Amino acid sequence: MKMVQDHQEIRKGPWTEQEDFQLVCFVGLFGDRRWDFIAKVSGLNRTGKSCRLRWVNYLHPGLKRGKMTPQEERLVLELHSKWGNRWSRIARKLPGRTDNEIKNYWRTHMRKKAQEKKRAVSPSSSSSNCSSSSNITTNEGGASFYDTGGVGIVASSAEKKNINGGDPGKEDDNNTTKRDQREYSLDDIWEDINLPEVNSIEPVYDGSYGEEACKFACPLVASPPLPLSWDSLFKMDEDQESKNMFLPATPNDNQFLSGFEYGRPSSLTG
DNA sequence: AACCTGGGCAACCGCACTTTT
DNA sequence: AAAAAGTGCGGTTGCCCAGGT
Repeated sequence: MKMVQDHQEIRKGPWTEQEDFQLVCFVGLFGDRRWDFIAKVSGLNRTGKSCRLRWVNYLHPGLKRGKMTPQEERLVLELHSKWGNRWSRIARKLPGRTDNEIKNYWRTHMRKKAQEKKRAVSPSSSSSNCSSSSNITTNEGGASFYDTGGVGIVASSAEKKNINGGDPGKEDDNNTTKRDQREYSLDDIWEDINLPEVNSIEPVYDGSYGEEACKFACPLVASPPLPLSWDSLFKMDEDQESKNMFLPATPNDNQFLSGFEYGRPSSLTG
């Protein structure tokens, strides 16, 4: 998967409006799994990875935007104390939030906390009131707030192995890639995280937004997304030809863009 | 008004794991 | 069974902007 297009340089950096739109369209067409393929046929000079990231973190129709609610904040703290830096896992418990978002939140949040703590400790004050954040203070053992990996569970590669590789944990990351899409209330989630870990993996939202994405975004595909099997159709000639075939002739046409109010949160939160 | 600083966020990188050939 | 390709995850970096000096 080395080069999307050998002769053309792979684009990096911020995504443009047009790129976003193209990506949304092609995800609508092909689903949100085959990123390399999408990268290729879409004509975006991006890597599959980059496409995936953009989709997951920004373009996904299920994304919630704006500040974390206090409940969410608390949940993040709670889950982090339980699972450590397993951001994607934590993110699954927070409808519409991405791992990246949570990670960023945690980082800044914990930085603040650390500073507060430092302040609280250094000027001979003995107050240890990090009241609201339940277990965060369990990291007092000297490890930095941010790098802790949580309390009991360190997000080490060993753990990772258990979760991804070992059968028992597999439900987490793999079998749930097509998770059912039911929404959880925060209460549900709270209940959920109190369950033993094995049982607690009940994703909140999944990657199967193909349909939604399609509806919301892609005027080219007004009806439900192409079934997966359609992919095979395009396998025949998934390179240049198909690119030409699907690429909107004029992505800037108003009609084309009308279905996609560019990238701003309001339009994405659905 | 200009500069500095810190927060927030988007995106990239490298690695590990899974799936396909 | 092994190799290659594809995908997901966590860590990190860099940019932008708002607020303070």
